[in-house]
Parts: sequence; structure tokens; C-alpha cells
Amino acid sequence: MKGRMHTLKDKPYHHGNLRNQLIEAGIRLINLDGMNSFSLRKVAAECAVSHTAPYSHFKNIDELVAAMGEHVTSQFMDTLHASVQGQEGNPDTIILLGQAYIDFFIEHPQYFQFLFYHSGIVIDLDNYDSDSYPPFALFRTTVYEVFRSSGLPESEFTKHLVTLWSMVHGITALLTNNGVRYSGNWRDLLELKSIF
Amino acid sequence: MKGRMHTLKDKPYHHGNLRNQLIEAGIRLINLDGMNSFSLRKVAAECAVSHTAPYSHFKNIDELVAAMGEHVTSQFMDTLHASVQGQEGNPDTIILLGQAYIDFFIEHPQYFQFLFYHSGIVIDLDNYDSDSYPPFALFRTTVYEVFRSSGLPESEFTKHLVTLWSMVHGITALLTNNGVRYSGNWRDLLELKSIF
DNA sequence: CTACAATCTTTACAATGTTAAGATGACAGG
DNA sequence: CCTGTCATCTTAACATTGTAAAGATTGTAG
Repeated sequence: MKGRMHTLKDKPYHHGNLRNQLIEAGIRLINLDGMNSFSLRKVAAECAVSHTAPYSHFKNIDELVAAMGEHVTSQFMDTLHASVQGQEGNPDTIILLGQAYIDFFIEHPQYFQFLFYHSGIVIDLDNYDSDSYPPFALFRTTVYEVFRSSGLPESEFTKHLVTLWSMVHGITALLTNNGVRYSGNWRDLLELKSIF
Repeated sequence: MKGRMHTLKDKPYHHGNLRNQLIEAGIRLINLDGMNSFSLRKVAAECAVSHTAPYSHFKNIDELVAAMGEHVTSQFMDTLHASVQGQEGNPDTIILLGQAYIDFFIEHPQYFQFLFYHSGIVIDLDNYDSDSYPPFALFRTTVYEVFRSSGLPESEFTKHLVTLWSMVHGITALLTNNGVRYSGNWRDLLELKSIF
């Protein structure tokens, strides 16, 4: 991430790599206080540049937040991929993936609201084949592989997929909600198995 | 809602019932544009008072939003109660309640983010007996009545409750998310039965 | 009727997002 | 080496927002 040549993408001009530093500083702020106290000017200050410097790299604050979202989504995907690495054929793959999904947001509680309510993601449930949100696409293909060898009729797949995803997404939404208190382990609250 | 006497609660002084009108105007704004473009000054303008008039009724914007949240929660509870009215003993009560939960937010898509991320609700999963969030308390008692006559061991109750709630809450979170596109009926996406 | 207190307005200020204009400096071509 | 271009960054300015302070208004108790 340090000694790269100048491409069209990263722009280490005067300040050197400001665009990436803004993204990283922004994510740092999200992890601290969430989206409530987030501000463009704080991000700029964190990078020791004027509060309008970000406008050389992002059209507006939404584009900065979107870039931050892509960065976090990338980390999220890495975590998800790692959780199912070398588990091909294992029928518990779905559970591993679901656990990774939940654990990722438990470890970064502010990411949930940030990603799903501010980063401008788009999830199209009408056209699965179009560019879907990567974590959901992975979830879909993973669930499908297990589903295929379950003998259930193909027409039932979507229901099983969305039911599973809703459960995983729902417990995550609850446990990362600022207003929800729970000091125990989520594994005592939810039975991820017994869906198929 | 018009010809009430002055109690300690509503205060029709100069303007007449401003407190309630602020709450209603605020909820109207939420339904239009969600929490993004919400502002105290717009609510005040909507009521044709100065932008600081709300401070005679609320300590700050968070208290106004909290009052709006209580109002919406009250509507939510009315809807939930109506959905299970006269269904005592019916094992499908849980499904009716879950459907009402989902449908309420489908009809008011902005309420989900508003209620769960801005209205300051508190849900304590450690102490169920303490004042919990009313919709969750209702969900809990409703599920418990069905669960009791299912023969399952008492120790498993919490898991079943939270699993169900997560599923309902999760699909609601997804379908009311601004970034999620789905033009069909949620009943084609989820199988609320087959949990017990 | 008078004084009090609740209600509302005016004024002011700090934080924020955004735009416009100008300064800075890397770099390519002469 | 010099110069002009252009991406980058700064300064200045403005609109929107939340909030505090001070004063004006008015219903109501005594």
C-alpha cells in the first residue's frame, strides 16, 4: 500500500496519497463514534489538510462515504471468503459463512449501520444476475451449492436463501444496534442450524 | 384530537397544542424523506412557528425525535395488537404477528431506520423482565404462549424466540432498506412457518 | 387587576457541506 | 533550464443546521 507508482487511480501528488488517507481516516472515525458524529471536516482535519481538500478527490461527502463503504466491503468479503476456504462440499459451510457474517459486525459494531444505511449500496432482489452486492452474491452461491445436494425442488431455493439471510442479517441488526443491550454470546441466542 | 381540555400533558397555550403538532409534523417529514433530510427547523416551519419554539417543549432535537418515536411505536403496537386480536390459542398467531410486523414497516418504509436507529429505543436482552421495548415484549409473550404448548424444553425458548424475531426483523430490515430493490411480495421471499 | 410563569420570537454563534477563486508545485515539452 | 499546464491544495464566502440567551407575549392564579 506504500511504494506504488502513480496510476490514474491513486494520486500521491502534493500531500501524497491523500485520497487513501481520507478513506482510512474516515473509517477510523466510523469505528470510534459511528455515523452520528461523522463529518467531512473532521476527516480532513485528521489528515491535516484544509476542509475543502477532499473535494479534489471526491465530488461530495457521499462519494467519500461510498469509497469508505467499498473499502469496508472489501474487508468484509475477505473475512467471508476466509471463513469458507477449503470447506467445499461441507454442508455446514452455510453456518460458517453465517457466523462470519455475524462476527464481522460484532467486531465492528458501527459498520452495520454505516454499510447498510449510508454507504449507498444497492441490492437487487429482482435480478440476481445483475451486479449484486458482493457479500450477498457470495451468500447466494454458497447456499446454492448446499441446497443443490439437498433434494429440495429448485423453485424453493429463493425462499430458503432469503430466509437464511434474513435470520443472519436480522440478528446482526439487533446485536449491533446501539439501543440493544446484550452481554452474552450470540450463539446462545440463535440456532443457525436446522434450516435445511 | 381537537377539543381536549388542558391537561398537564398537552399544552394549548399561545399557539395551541404546538407540542403535538410538532410531533405530527415531524412524523410527516419522516414519511416523506426519511431521517436524512429531517431537521428541527423544517418541523418548526411546518408548524409556522419560529425555529426555536420547539425548545419550549423539548430539551433538544433528540427529545423531539424520541417523542415522535413513542408516537410511532404506539401506532406500531396498535397494529400488532389488532393482528392477534381474537386469535388466542391459534398456533398461527406467531405468523400473524410476524406478518403484521413486516407489513407495518413495508407500509411505512422510513419508520424502520427511524425507530431503530434514531428514536433512542432501548432493548435489554439480558433482563427480559425489565421494561423492554413494547413490540418485543408483545412478541415474546405471544411466542411463549405457542411455545408452551409445543412440548419443547423451556430452556430452548429464548433461542426459538430470538431466531423468529431475527428472521422477521431481518427481512424487514432488508425490504425497507433504501438500497434494496424488490418489486414483488415479501411472502414469496420468506417462509415464516416451519420454525416450530 | 397584577404578577407569575409558560410560551414564543429575535438575535447570535458554532459546526457543517459546498462553491468559487486563487495559490502551489510536479512534470512534460521546448 | 525554463515555462506553461494541470492536478492538488488553501482561503474566503455562503447556506443550513442545532442551540443558547435575552426579551416579548399572553393565559391564568391570586
